[in-house]
Amino acid sequence: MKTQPEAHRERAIYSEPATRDHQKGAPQYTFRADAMTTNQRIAQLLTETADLMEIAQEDGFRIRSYRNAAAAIEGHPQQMADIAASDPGKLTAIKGIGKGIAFVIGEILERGSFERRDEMLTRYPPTALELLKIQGLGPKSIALLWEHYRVSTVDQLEALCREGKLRDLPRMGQKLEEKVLRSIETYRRGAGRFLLSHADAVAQDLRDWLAEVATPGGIHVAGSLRRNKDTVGDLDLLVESEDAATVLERFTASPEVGEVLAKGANKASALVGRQQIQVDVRALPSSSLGAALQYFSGSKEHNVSLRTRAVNRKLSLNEYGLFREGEQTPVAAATEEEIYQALGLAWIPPELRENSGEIESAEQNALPKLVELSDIRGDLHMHTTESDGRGSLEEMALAAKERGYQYIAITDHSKALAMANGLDEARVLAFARLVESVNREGHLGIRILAGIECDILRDGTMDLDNEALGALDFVVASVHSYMNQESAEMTQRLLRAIDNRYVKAIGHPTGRILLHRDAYAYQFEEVAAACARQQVAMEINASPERLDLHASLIRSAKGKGVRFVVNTDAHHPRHLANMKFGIGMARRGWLEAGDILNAQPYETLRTFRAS
DNA sequence: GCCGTTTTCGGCCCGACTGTTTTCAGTCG
Repeated sequence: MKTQPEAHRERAIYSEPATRDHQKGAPQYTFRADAMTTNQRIAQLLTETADLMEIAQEDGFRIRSYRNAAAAIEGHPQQMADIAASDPGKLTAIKGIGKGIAFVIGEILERGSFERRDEMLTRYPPTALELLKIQGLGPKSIALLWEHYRVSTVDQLEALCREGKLRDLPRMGQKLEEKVLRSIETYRRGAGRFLLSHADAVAQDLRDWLAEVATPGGIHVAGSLRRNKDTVGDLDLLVESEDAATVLERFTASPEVGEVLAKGANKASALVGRQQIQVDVRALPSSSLGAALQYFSGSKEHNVSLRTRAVNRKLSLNEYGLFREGEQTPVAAATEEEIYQALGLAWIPPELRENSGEIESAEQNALPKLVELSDIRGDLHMHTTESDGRGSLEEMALAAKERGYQYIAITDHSKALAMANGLDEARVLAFARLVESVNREGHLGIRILAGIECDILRDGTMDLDNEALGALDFVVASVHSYMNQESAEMTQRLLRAIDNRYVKAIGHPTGRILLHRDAYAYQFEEVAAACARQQVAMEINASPERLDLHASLIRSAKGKGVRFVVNTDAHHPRHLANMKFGIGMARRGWLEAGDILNAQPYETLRTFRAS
C-alpha cells in the first residue's frame, strides 16, 4: 500500500555521536530540523533538560516548572519566536512562564540551547535520557548506575544485568535485573510505543472479553487512547463492577494475555497480544466512575494542574472523588462533568487535556466546540484500482455513501509514482470525463469529485501539466520523493507547489511515518503562512501510520488562518473507517467544524480557491 | 522556577504496587 520510492532514513536525535566524550566542556548539540515549530523545539529542550535534572536529583518543584512550561509552550497557538520578536515582556503573561523561563526561551532562540542544559550535558551523557524509557528504572536508579558503574547506554545496562551486577547496589536485586532485561527487550522491539489504531483494536477485543463480568456498558477506555494521542505507550481500561477480584481474574485469564506484570486488589497489569502492549485494568464501583475516568485519562500535567486547583479550594482530588478537607463523602465522583463543575470549570474534552491552556479556557467558558466525526460530509483523498488502491471507483463511492457522506474525491497517484501505476495527462483527462458522466447519471447516489494526488517534483513543479490539473475538481499535492532535501530547499519546493493555482490541498504535509520515519525538514511556519495567504488547505491525514499533521502543528497553522481537510488516504473501502483517527488529531489541534473544508456543504468546497 | 480571593515568601498532587524491606523507597500512572 505504501509505495515510497525514497530510502528509509533513520537519524539520531542528536547531530553528534553519543559516544563523544561528554566531560570535555559543553558540547553544541543541535537538534534536527524536521518540520517542527520553534515551540516544539523549545518544549523538547525544556523536557529533555527536566529529565536530566531529575537524574541529577535537583529540586523537584523546579523540574516541574520546566515541564509545565514545556506543555504550555508546545500547545500555545502563537510562536514564542514571534512573541519574543514583537514584545518579549508578553512571554511571562503565559501561564507557567516566569522571568526564568522567559530568559531561557530567549537563550534558545538565540543560540539553540541554554545554560542549565549545557551544564547538565557536562554532568550526564545524553544517552542517559534513553535509560528513562526502560520500565522499572527511574531517575534515582539511573543516577546510581552512573555513579557506580558509569553506565549510560542501554547496551551497557543490559551487560550489567546479565553479569548480575545490579544486585550489588542498594535496594536492587535479582528480580529487578530480570525485569530490566525484559523491559530492554520491549523497548528495543518498538521503543515501547504503539499505533493508536493498534491500541484501539486491542481495547475492542478486551471490551468483548470482559463484557460478561462488567456492569452493562461499564467498560471504559482511559489514558492516552481516550485522548487520541498519535501513539500510545499502554492501554488503560476501567471496568465498573462490584466484584473486582472476578474482573481481574477474567482479565488475566484472557488467551491474549501473556506475562502478568502486577496484580493487586483493584488493579492488574499484563502484556497483551502479539505486540505485547501493556494493559492496565482497574475495577471500580460505578459510584466513582467519573473520578476514575478523570484521573486515569490524564494527561499527567493536566491532572496535576487540576489537583492544585482543588487544593486552592480546600478540596482534594483523587481517583475516588473530589473531597472536602477531612470529609469522607465526596463532593463529586460519579461523573466527570460534576467534578469539573465543582472546580468551577466546564467539562473539558479529553483531547484537550494537555495543560496547554484548556483549563483557562474552561474557566472562562471559552472552550472550542470541537469538530465531531458526524460533522464530516466527505472524504477528499482516496485511491482506486486505477493506481495502487484495492477498490474500484464504485466500491469506494458506495462505502462512502454508507458512511453518510455527500461527496468524495477520488485522488489516484500521478505518473511520477510509476510503481503505483500513476496517471499521466491523457489518463487524467479521460478520468475527468468518466467522473462527469457518472455524476450526470447519478446512479451512485453520491457526488464524485475528479481528483488527483499529484506528486510535487524535486524542484516544486507539479508532476502533471496545468491543462490536466485544470480539468480536475480537487488536486491534492504531495511529496513522495527526495524527502531528505535540505530544509531551505524543501521549503522552496513546497512554496512553489502552493503557488500552483490548481492545488487545493497539501497531502500528508510532513511526510512522517509513525515509529518509523521522521517528518522531513522545512520551515513549517513559512509554509503554513503561505497556505493561509493563498487559500490552500493543509491535510490532516487520518491514516493511522501517518496521522500527519501533529496536533501542535495543527494548532500553530490554525493560528495563522490555515484551513484544513481531514482525509483517510484510503487504499481500500474499509480504510474509510480511519476517519475517526483523523478527527481525533483535529480535535487535539483545537479545530472546530468551521476550520475543516470537508465538514462544509459542497458549495463551500467548490468555491474554495476557485481557479 | 512559578505563583498568589490566605501569600511577593513559602508553599507547590495523589495513591497503588513491588521489591528488598524490618518500616519504606522507588517507580508508575
